[in-house]
Amino acid sequence: MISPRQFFTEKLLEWNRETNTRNMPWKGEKNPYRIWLSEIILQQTRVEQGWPYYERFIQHYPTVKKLAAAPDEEVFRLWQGLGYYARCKNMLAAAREITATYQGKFPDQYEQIKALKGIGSYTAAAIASFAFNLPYAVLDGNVFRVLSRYFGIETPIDSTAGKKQFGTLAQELLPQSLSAEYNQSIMDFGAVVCKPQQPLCGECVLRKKCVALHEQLVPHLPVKTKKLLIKKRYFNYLLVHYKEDIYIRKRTDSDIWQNLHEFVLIETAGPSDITALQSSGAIDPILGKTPFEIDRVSAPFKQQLTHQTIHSQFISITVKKAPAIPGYTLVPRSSLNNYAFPKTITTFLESNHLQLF
DNA sequence: AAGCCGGGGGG
DNA sequence: CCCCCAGGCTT
Repeated sequence: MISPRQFFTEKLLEWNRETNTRNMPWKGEKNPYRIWLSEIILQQTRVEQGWPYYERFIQHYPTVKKLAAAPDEEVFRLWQGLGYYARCKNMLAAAREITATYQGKFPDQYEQIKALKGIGSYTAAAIASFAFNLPYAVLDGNVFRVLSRYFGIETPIDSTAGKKQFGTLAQELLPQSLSAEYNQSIMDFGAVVCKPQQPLCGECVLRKKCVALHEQLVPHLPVKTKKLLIKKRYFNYLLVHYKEDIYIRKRTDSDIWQNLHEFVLIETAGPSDITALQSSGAIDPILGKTPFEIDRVSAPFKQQLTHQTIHSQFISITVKKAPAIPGYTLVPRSSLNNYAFPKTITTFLESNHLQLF
Protein backbone atom coordinates (compact mmCIF):
# COMPACT_ATOMS: atom_id res chain seq x y z
CA MET A 1 0.00 0.00 0.00
CA ILE A 2 1.44 3.31 -1.09
CA SER A 3 1.74 5.93 1.64
CA PRO A 4 -0.16 9.22 1.39
CA ARG A 5 3.13 11.05 1.17
CA GLN A 6 4.51 8.94 -1.63
CA PHE A 7 1.18 9.13 -3.45
CA PHE A 8 1.28 12.90 -3.11
CA THR A 9 4.74 13.34 -4.56
CA GLU A 10 4.33 10.88 -7.40
CA LYS A 11 0.95 12.19 -8.50
CA LEU A 12 2.17 15.74 -8.36
CA LEU A 13 5.18 15.05 -10.58
CA GLU A 14 3.01 13.01 -12.92
CA TRP A 15 0.47 15.81 -13.15
CA ASN A 16 3.23 18.26 -13.97
CA ARG A 17 4.63 16.11 -16.76
CA GLU A 18 1.33 15.12 -18.33
CA THR A 19 -1.21 17.82 -17.60
CA ASN A 20 0.43 21.04 -16.52
CA THR A 21 0.34 23.59 -19.30
CA ARG A 22 1.03 26.69 -17.23
CA ASN A 23 3.50 28.88 -19.08
CA MET A 24 5.70 31.67 -17.77
CA PRO A 25 8.66 33.43 -19.39
CA TRP A 26 11.03 32.39 -16.60
CA LYS A 27 9.88 28.76 -16.47
CA GLY A 28 12.77 26.36 -16.94
CA GLU A 29 15.10 29.32 -16.63
CA LYS A 30 18.53 28.41 -15.26
CA ASN A 31 20.10 31.85 -15.15
CA PRO A 32 20.08 32.70 -11.43
CA TYR A 33 19.87 36.43 -12.09
CA ARG A 34 16.70 36.01 -14.13
CA ILE A 35 15.24 33.61 -11.59
CA TRP A 36 15.98 36.01 -8.76
CA LEU A 37 14.46 38.93 -10.65
CA SER A 38 11.28 37.02 -11.35
CA GLU A 39 10.99 35.87 -7.73
CA ILE A 40 11.39 39.38 -6.34
CA ILE A 41 8.81 40.75 -8.75
CA LEU A 42 6.38 37.95 -7.92
CA GLN A 43 6.47 38.29 -4.15
CA GLN A 44 2.82 38.74 -3.16
CA THR A 45 2.12 39.51 -6.80
CA ARG A 46 0.10 37.64 -9.39
CA VAL A 47 2.00 36.17 -12.29
CA GLU A 48 -0.14 38.10 -14.79
CA GLN A 49 0.62 41.37 -13.00
CA GLY A 50 4.36 40.79 -12.70
CA TRP A 51 4.97 39.37 -16.16
CA PRO A 52 5.28 42.65 -18.11
CA TYR A 53 7.49 44.13 -15.41
CA TYR A 54 9.81 41.15 -15.66
CA GLU A 55 10.08 41.56 -19.42
CA ARG A 56 10.85 45.25 -19.02
CA PHE A 57 13.52 44.71 -16.38
CA ILE A 58 15.24 42.04 -18.47
CA GLN A 59 15.18 44.38 -21.45
CA HIS A 60 16.70 47.27 -19.51
CA TYR A 61 19.06 45.23 -17.35
CA PRO A 62 20.13 41.99 -19.03
CA THR A 63 22.72 41.31 -16.31
CA VAL A 64 22.97 41.90 -12.59
CA LYS A 65 25.88 44.25 -13.21
CA LYS A 66 23.71 46.43 -15.45
CA LEU A 67 21.06 46.58 -12.76
CA ALA A 68 23.63 47.39 -10.09
CA ALA A 69 24.95 50.27 -12.18
CA ALA A 70 21.54 51.82 -12.86
CA PRO A 71 20.50 55.07 -11.13
CA ASP A 72 18.02 54.51 -8.30
CA GLU A 73 15.41 56.81 -9.76
CA GLU A 74 15.45 55.02 -13.12
CA VAL A 75 14.86 51.66 -11.44
CA PHE A 76 12.07 52.95 -9.21
CA ARG A 77 10.49 54.48 -12.27
CA LEU A 78 10.50 51.06 -13.91
CA TRP A 79 9.01 49.53 -10.76
CA GLN A 80 6.31 52.23 -10.57
CA GLY A 81 2.83 50.76 -10.17
CA LEU A 82 3.95 47.34 -8.96
CA GLY A 83 3.64 48.10 -5.25
CA TYR A 84 5.65 47.03 -2.20
CA TYR A 85 8.40 49.45 -3.11
CA ALA A 86 10.80 48.15 -0.46
CA ARG A 87 11.27 45.21 -2.83
CA CYS A 88 12.76 47.61 -5.37
CA LYS A 89 15.10 49.17 -2.84
CA ASN A 90 16.24 45.79 -1.54
CA MET A 91 16.64 44.45 -5.07
CA LEU A 92 19.02 47.28 -5.92
CA ALA A 93 21.00 46.69 -2.73
CA ALA A 94 21.27 42.98 -3.52
CA ALA A 95 22.36 43.64 -7.11
CA ARG A 96 25.11 45.90 -5.85
CA GLU A 97 26.13 43.40 -3.20
CA ILE A 98 26.38 40.65 -5.80
CA THR A 99 28.43 42.90 -8.03
CA ALA A 100 30.74 44.09 -5.28
CA THR A 101 31.18 40.92 -3.25
CA TYR A 102 30.72 38.19 -5.85
CA GLN A 103 32.04 40.05 -8.90
CA GLY A 104 28.62 39.88 -10.51
CA LYS A 105 28.44 36.09 -10.27
CA PHE A 106 25.28 35.06 -8.42
CA PRO A 107 26.11 33.12 -5.23
CA ASP A 108 25.31 29.41 -5.48
CA GLN A 109 24.94 28.51 -1.81
CA TYR A 110 21.66 28.76 0.07
CA GLU A 111 23.03 30.71 3.03
CA GLN A 112 24.74 33.23 0.80
CA ILE A 113 21.61 33.64 -1.28
CA LYS A 114 19.36 34.09 1.73
CA ALA A 115 21.70 36.70 3.20
CA LEU A 116 20.96 39.06 0.32
CA LYS A 117 18.51 41.92 0.91
CA GLY A 118 14.93 41.09 0.09
CA ILE A 119 15.53 37.34 -0.03
CA GLY A 120 13.76 35.35 2.66
CA SER A 121 13.29 31.62 3.05
CA TYR A 122 10.89 31.26 0.14
CA THR A 123 12.94 33.18 -2.42
CA ALA A 124 16.19 31.58 -1.28
CA ALA A 125 14.67 28.11 -1.73
CA ALA A 126 13.27 29.05 -5.12
CA ILE A 127 16.60 30.32 -6.44
CA ALA A 128 18.59 27.49 -4.86
CA SER A 129 16.36 24.84 -6.38
CA PHE A 130 15.56 26.36 -9.78
CA ALA A 131 19.04 27.66 -10.58
CA PHE A 132 21.25 25.16 -8.78
CA ASN A 133 18.95 22.19 -8.12
CA LEU A 134 19.76 22.35 -4.43
CA PRO A 135 17.33 20.39 -2.20
CA TYR A 136 15.33 23.21 -0.62
CA ALA A 137 11.53 23.04 -0.60
CA VAL A 138 9.66 26.25 -1.35
CA LEU A 139 6.95 27.35 1.06
CA ASP A 140 4.65 29.95 -0.45
CA GLY A 141 0.92 30.59 -0.45
CA ASN A 142 0.34 27.77 -2.93
CA VAL A 143 2.30 25.22 -0.90
CA PHE A 144 0.54 26.17 2.35
CA ARG A 145 -2.81 25.68 0.66
CA VAL A 146 -2.04 22.38 -1.07
CA LEU A 147 -0.43 20.81 1.99
CA SER A 148 -3.06 22.01 4.45
CA ARG A 149 -5.84 20.56 2.31
CA TYR A 150 -4.27 17.29 1.24
CA PHE A 151 -3.05 16.44 4.74
CA GLY A 152 -5.96 18.11 6.52
CA ILE A 153 -3.74 20.34 8.63
CA GLU A 154 -5.67 22.97 10.56
CA THR A 155 -2.73 24.75 12.14
CA PRO A 156 -2.98 28.44 11.20
CA ILE A 157 -0.48 29.21 8.46
CA ASP A 158 0.10 32.71 9.82
CA SER A 159 1.36 31.37 13.15
CA THR A 160 4.91 30.51 14.09
CA ALA A 161 3.90 26.93 14.81
CA GLY A 162 2.22 26.68 11.42
CA LYS A 163 5.21 27.96 9.52
CA LYS A 164 7.43 25.48 11.33
CA GLN A 165 5.07 22.55 10.80
CA PHE A 166 4.44 23.22 7.12
CA GLY A 167 8.09 23.99 6.51
CA THR A 168 9.19 20.69 7.99
CA LEU A 169 6.56 18.76 6.08
CA ALA A 170 7.40 20.47 2.80
CA GLN A 171 11.07 19.66 3.24
CA GLU A 172 10.33 16.02 4.05
CA LEU A 173 8.18 15.65 0.95
CA LEU A 174 10.82 17.08 -1.38
CA PRO A 175 12.41 14.51 -3.70
CA GLN A 176 16.04 15.50 -3.19
CA SER A 177 17.22 14.98 -6.74
CA LEU A 178 14.16 16.60 -8.33
CA SER A 179 13.88 19.78 -6.28
CA ALA A 180 13.46 22.15 -9.21
CA GLU A 181 10.80 20.06 -10.90
CA TYR A 182 8.97 19.29 -7.67
CA ASN A 183 8.92 22.89 -6.46
CA GLN A 184 7.62 24.03 -9.81
CA SER A 185 4.98 21.30 -9.78
CA ILE A 186 3.49 22.05 -6.39
CA MET A 187 3.24 25.78 -7.02
CA ASP A 188 1.67 25.33 -10.44
CA PHE A 189 -0.70 22.77 -8.97
CA GLY A 190 -1.77 25.20 -6.27
CA ALA A 191 -2.32 27.94 -8.82
CA VAL A 192 -4.16 25.86 -11.42
CA VAL A 193 -6.00 23.07 -9.54
CA CYS A 194 -5.93 23.58 -5.77
CA LYS A 195 -6.96 27.22 -6.09
CA PRO A 196 -8.08 29.41 -3.16
CA GLN A 197 -11.62 29.71 -4.51
CA GLN A 198 -13.47 27.03 -6.43
CA PRO A 199 -10.66 24.50 -6.59
CA LEU A 200 -10.98 21.81 -9.27
CA CYS A 201 -11.49 18.90 -6.88
CA GLY A 202 -13.50 16.98 -9.47
CA GLU A 203 -10.49 16.54 -11.72
CA CYS A 204 -7.80 16.53 -9.03
CA VAL A 205 -5.24 13.74 -9.24
CA LEU A 206 -4.87 13.82 -5.45
CA ARG A 207 -8.57 13.49 -4.64
CA LYS A 208 -8.38 9.83 -3.60
CA LYS A 209 -6.24 10.67 -0.60
CA CYS A 210 -7.13 14.31 0.04
CA VAL A 211 -8.15 14.66 3.69
CA ALA A 212 -9.88 18.01 3.23
CA LEU A 213 -12.00 16.65 0.38
CA HIS A 214 -13.15 13.61 2.34
CA GLU A 215 -13.86 15.62 5.46
CA GLN A 216 -15.41 18.52 3.54
CA LEU A 217 -12.83 20.92 4.87
CA VAL A 218 -11.70 22.28 1.52
CA PRO A 219 -13.41 25.67 1.87
CA HIS A 220 -12.05 26.05 5.40
CA LEU A 221 -8.41 25.35 4.61
CA PRO A 222 -5.88 26.77 4.98
CA VAL A 223 -6.69 28.38 8.33
CA LYS A 224 -5.66 31.96 8.94
CA THR A 225 -6.17 33.74 12.25
CA LYS A 226 -5.05 37.29 11.85
CA LYS A 227 -7.53 39.76 10.48
CA LEU A 228 -6.45 43.18 9.43
CA LEU A 229 -7.73 46.55 10.44
CA ILE A 230 -8.17 49.05 7.65
CA LYS A 231 -7.60 52.72 8.41
CA LYS A 232 -9.02 55.61 6.43
CA ARG A 233 -6.68 58.45 5.53
CA TYR A 234 -7.28 61.72 3.78
CA PHE A 235 -4.56 63.22 1.60
CA ASN A 236 -4.96 66.78 0.35
CA TYR A 237 -2.39 67.37 -2.35
CA LEU A 238 -1.45 70.93 -3.23
CA LEU A 239 -0.12 71.26 -6.75
CA VAL A 240 1.85 74.43 -6.19
CA HIS A 241 2.75 75.87 -9.57
CA TYR A 242 5.42 78.49 -10.06
CA LYS A 243 5.83 79.38 -13.70
CA GLU A 244 6.53 76.07 -15.45
CA ASP A 245 7.70 74.40 -12.24
CA ILE A 246 5.97 72.46 -9.48
CA TYR A 247 6.86 71.37 -5.96
CA ILE A 248 7.50 67.71 -5.18
CA ARG A 249 9.33 65.64 -2.59
CA LYS A 250 10.46 62.09 -2.06
CA ARG A 251 8.64 60.22 0.68
CA THR A 252 11.07 59.03 3.34
CA ASP A 253 9.03 58.68 6.53
CA SER A 254 8.25 55.27 7.96
CA ASP A 255 5.00 55.14 6.09
CA ILE A 256 3.58 53.97 2.80
CA TRP A 257 5.19 54.72 -0.56
CA GLN A 258 8.76 55.11 0.66
CA ASN A 259 11.10 56.34 -2.07
CA LEU A 260 8.23 57.47 -4.25
CA HIS A 261 7.45 61.11 -4.94
CA GLU A 262 4.44 63.28 -4.24
CA PHE A 263 3.16 66.84 -4.32
CA VAL A 264 2.72 69.07 -1.28
CA LEU A 265 0.81 66.93 1.16
CA ILE A 266 -1.58 68.05 3.87
CA GLU A 267 -3.03 65.03 5.62
CA THR A 268 -6.26 65.58 7.52
CA ALA A 269 -8.29 63.39 9.83
CA GLY A 270 -11.34 63.57 7.60
CA PRO A 271 -12.52 64.94 4.27
CA SER A 272 -11.46 68.53 3.80
CA ASP A 273 -11.40 71.31 1.22
CA ILE A 274 -9.33 74.36 0.44
CA THR A 275 -11.44 76.66 2.57
CA ALA A 276 -11.18 74.43 5.59
CA LEU A 277 -7.45 73.99 5.04
CA GLN A 278 -6.99 77.73 5.01
CA SER A 279 -9.15 78.50 8.03
CA SER A 280 -7.53 75.69 10.02
CA GLY A 281 -4.13 77.24 9.41
CA ALA A 282 -2.80 74.20 7.55
CA ILE A 283 -1.63 76.30 4.62
CA ASP A 284 0.45 78.77 6.62
CA PRO A 285 3.40 76.51 7.50
CA ILE A 286 3.71 75.69 3.81
CA LEU A 287 3.15 78.92 1.93
CA GLY A 288 3.63 81.44 4.70
CA LYS A 289 2.32 84.75 3.51
CA THR A 290 2.88 83.97 -0.14
CA PRO A 291 -0.26 84.93 -2.02
CA PHE A 292 -1.74 82.25 -4.24
CA GLU A 293 -4.51 81.72 -6.69
CA ILE A 294 -6.68 78.60 -6.73
CA ASP A 295 -6.85 77.17 -10.24
CA ARG A 296 -9.00 74.14 -9.71
CA VAL A 297 -9.91 71.30 -7.42
CA SER A 298 -10.03 67.67 -8.54
CA ALA A 299 -12.73 65.16 -7.89
CA PRO A 300 -11.96 62.83 -4.95
CA PHE A 301 -9.77 59.82 -5.68
CA LYS A 302 -9.82 56.62 -3.68
CA GLN A 303 -7.18 53.92 -3.48
CA GLN A 304 -7.46 50.70 -1.51
CA LEU A 305 -4.27 49.42 0.07
CA THR A 306 -3.89 46.38 2.25
CA HIS A 307 -4.18 48.23 5.56
CA GLN A 308 -5.47 51.61 4.49
CA THR A 309 -8.01 53.35 2.32
CA ILE A 310 -6.51 56.52 0.89
CA HIS A 311 -8.85 59.33 -0.06
CA SER A 312 -7.06 61.94 -2.13
CA GLN A 313 -7.93 65.33 -3.48
CA PHE A 314 -5.72 67.47 -5.70
CA ILE A 315 -5.84 71.25 -5.40
CA SER A 316 -4.03 73.17 -8.08
CA ILE A 317 -2.74 76.61 -7.06
CA THR A 318 -0.40 79.17 -8.58
CA VAL A 319 2.11 81.40 -6.83
CA LYS A 320 3.83 84.44 -8.34
CA LYS A 321 6.80 84.17 -6.00
CA ALA A 322 8.47 80.88 -5.16
CA PRO A 323 8.28 80.21 -1.43
CA ALA A 324 10.71 77.86 0.31
CA ILE A 325 8.55 74.92 1.25
CA PRO A 326 10.40 72.78 3.79
CA GLY A 327 11.24 69.37 2.41
CA TYR A 328 10.04 70.09 -1.09
CA THR A 329 11.92 71.02 -4.24
CA LEU A 330 10.84 72.87 -7.33
CA VAL A 331 11.13 70.86 -10.55
CA PRO A 332 9.99 71.52 -14.12
CA ARG A 333 6.58 70.03 -14.80
CA SER A 334 8.02 68.52 -17.97
CA SER A 335 10.42 66.44 -15.87
CA LEU A 336 7.73 64.68 -13.82
CA ASN A 337 8.00 61.55 -15.92
CA ASN A 338 11.51 61.05 -14.55
CA TYR A 339 10.11 60.43 -11.08
CA ALA A 340 8.26 57.47 -9.66
CA PHE A 341 4.86 58.25 -8.15
CA PRO A 342 2.28 56.15 -6.33
CA LYS A 343 -0.62 54.85 -8.34
CA THR A 344 -3.13 57.33 -7.03
CA ILE A 345 -0.96 60.21 -8.29
CA THR A 346 -0.25 58.72 -11.71
CA THR A 347 -3.95 58.06 -12.08
CA PHE A 348 -4.66 61.68 -11.29
CA LEU A 349 -1.97 62.91 -13.68
CA GLU A 350 -3.23 60.74 -16.50
CA SER A 351 -6.82 61.72 -15.93
CA ASN A 352 -5.88 65.36 -16.30
CA HIS A 353 -3.45 65.02 -19.19
CA LEU A 354 -0.97 67.00 -17.15
CA GLN A 355 1.66 64.52 -18.06
CA LEU A 356 2.44 62.25 -20.94
CA PHE A 357 3.12 58.70 -19.79
C1' DA B 1 4.60 37.57 17.63
C1' DA B 2 2.40 41.09 15.39
C1' DG B 3 2.12 44.83 12.14
C1' DC B 4 3.13 46.87 7.95
C1' DC B 5 4.01 47.30 3.02
C1' DG B 6 0.64 48.16 -2.98
C1' DG B 7 -1.93 47.11 -6.45
C1' DG B 8 -4.96 44.19 -9.10
C1' DG B 9 -8.33 40.54 -9.91
C1' DG B 10 -12.26 37.69 -8.71
C1' DG B 11 -16.37 36.30 -6.16
C1' DC C 1 -17.38 44.15 0.37
C1' DC C 2 -14.19 40.47 1.02
C1' DC C 3 -9.96 37.51 0.05
C1' DC C 4 -5.71 36.27 -2.22
C1' DC C 5 -1.42 36.72 -4.70
C1' DA C 6 5.87 32.60 -6.50
C1' DG C 7 6.81 37.19 1.04
C1' DG C 8 10.01 39.95 3.71
C1' DC C 9 11.23 43.48 6.95
C1' DT C 10 10.56 46.15 11.11
C1' DT C 11 9.11 46.75 15.67
